[in-house]
Amino acid sequence: MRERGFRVTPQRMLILDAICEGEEHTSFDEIYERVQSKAPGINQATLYRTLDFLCELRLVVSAEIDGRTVFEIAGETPHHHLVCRRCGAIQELADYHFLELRTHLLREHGFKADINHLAITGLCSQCTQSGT
Amino acid sequence: MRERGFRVTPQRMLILDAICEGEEHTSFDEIYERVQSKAPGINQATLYRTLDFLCELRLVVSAEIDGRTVFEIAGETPHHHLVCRRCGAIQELADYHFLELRTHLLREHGFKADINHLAITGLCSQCTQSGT
DNA sequence: ATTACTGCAAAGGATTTGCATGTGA
DNA sequence: TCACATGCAAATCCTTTGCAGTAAT
Repeated sequence: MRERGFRVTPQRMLILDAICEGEEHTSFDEIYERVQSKAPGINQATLYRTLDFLCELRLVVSAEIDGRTVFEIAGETPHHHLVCRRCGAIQELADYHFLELRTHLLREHGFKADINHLAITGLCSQCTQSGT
Repeated sequence: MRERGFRVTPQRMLILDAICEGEEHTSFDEIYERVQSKAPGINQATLYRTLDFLCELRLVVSAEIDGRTVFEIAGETPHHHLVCRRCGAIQELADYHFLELRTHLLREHGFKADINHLAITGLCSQCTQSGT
């Protein structure tokens, strides 16, 4: 596994497992519940710290979806989300739309963008049809 | 002005002014200070409520820049920001990069994206050079 | 044996809410 | 007039922190 000077603890394994279990992005609470169901002792503070830690290692990516942070295993094909600000519906959006942008940013601005898990808000087609 | 069934109160005027004053995006605290300096009576709760209200009316747009919500008058040329996750530096990014994406989303997904004030995180050129 | 990691409880900060009062239309 | 806005204080929610104990290496 990943011994980059960090310790592999049962808590970290469990938390990573819990995130893997999720089909898509998983909220803090969902992760907490899953972990609790397997090992009721685990503390919220530990979960917060571990999630930060995993994000820093880039094993996990996070995104803000309407004020809520969600997590997901990194390394899968990057993808993004369209979040309707009215009904909350979420659609996936493939990554290729951002390839050009990413390249441009790197070339023109020297900026390595973390466009791994973007959430774009807006109005979905359903809601557009029924007035603003 | 904008009587769409809502009341124009001195507080709302002041808050809108305070946001206009800001060159760029303005944090909650900055707005609060500005408003306080003109009318020390105004309450934080009012400011929260008013900002929500103005965002809903789309007179103001907000964005999350590293955990902090910032506000800006809407209607100016849309623009975006590159935020370095290491040193926090912020660069502007013109809107035209998103034109195509916006059009695509509308045509293919029927999704009216609110790409008015995006904040993209990543590593700026400075930080890229000095190891991850 | 070290020292990173965890659990716990308390602190901290941001935002929201209930309710009485004030006020724009 | 009267519903909408505001002020105030308390409540709530999310996240972080200090510290003592535990466990991975």
